[in-house]
Amino acid sequence: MIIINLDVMMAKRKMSLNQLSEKVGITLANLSILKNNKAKAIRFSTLDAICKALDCRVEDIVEYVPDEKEGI
Amino acid sequence: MIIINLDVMMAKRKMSLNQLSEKVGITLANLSILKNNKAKAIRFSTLDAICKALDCRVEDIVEYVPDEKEGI
DNA sequence: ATAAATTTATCGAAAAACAATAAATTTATA
DNA sequence: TATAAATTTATTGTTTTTCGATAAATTTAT
Repeated sequence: MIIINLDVMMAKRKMSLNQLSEKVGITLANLSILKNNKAKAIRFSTLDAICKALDCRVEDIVEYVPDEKEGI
Repeated sequence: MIIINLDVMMAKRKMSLNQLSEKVGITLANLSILKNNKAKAIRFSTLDAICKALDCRVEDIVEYVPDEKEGI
């Protein structure tokens, strides 16, 4: 499972969703969807813009969480 | 700029593109496009499958490279 | 040279981003 | 607690892009 977590970096940068959406260049509504893990894909241009806006690495905001099961 | 790099992990797992495409469940052609940074977006389901197939983290295969310029 | 692996190219279909907008909900604050 | 601000959710339409299927071209290995 892929998890998006913008909260930590947003807090660190003291940035609101509104501010972030402006910096990133996508609408508040769509950024909210992304933030709440309702999106099913992402354009690299968007991911790039987010990393840039939050001045962070990819791993600061997107994580792969293996589903527990076989081979723990 | 967002960079996809599958080579390192593929080497580590001694896995060919062909094998990976089968494990991931997308065609060889499309995986090649992704591997060579020709894709403009990615579905989380695909990213998830790749991390699973290569047993690695997101940051092992996708990286944000800030463009040098202002504020170095 | 031959085979295997990978890349590139088409085409079409399905999926999904994203904009624009508005309403609902949650959270903060005076 | 009333009000405002921030965030989430919903809807509709457009556009973009994935991805499958397939084949050809190219590169790499044997």
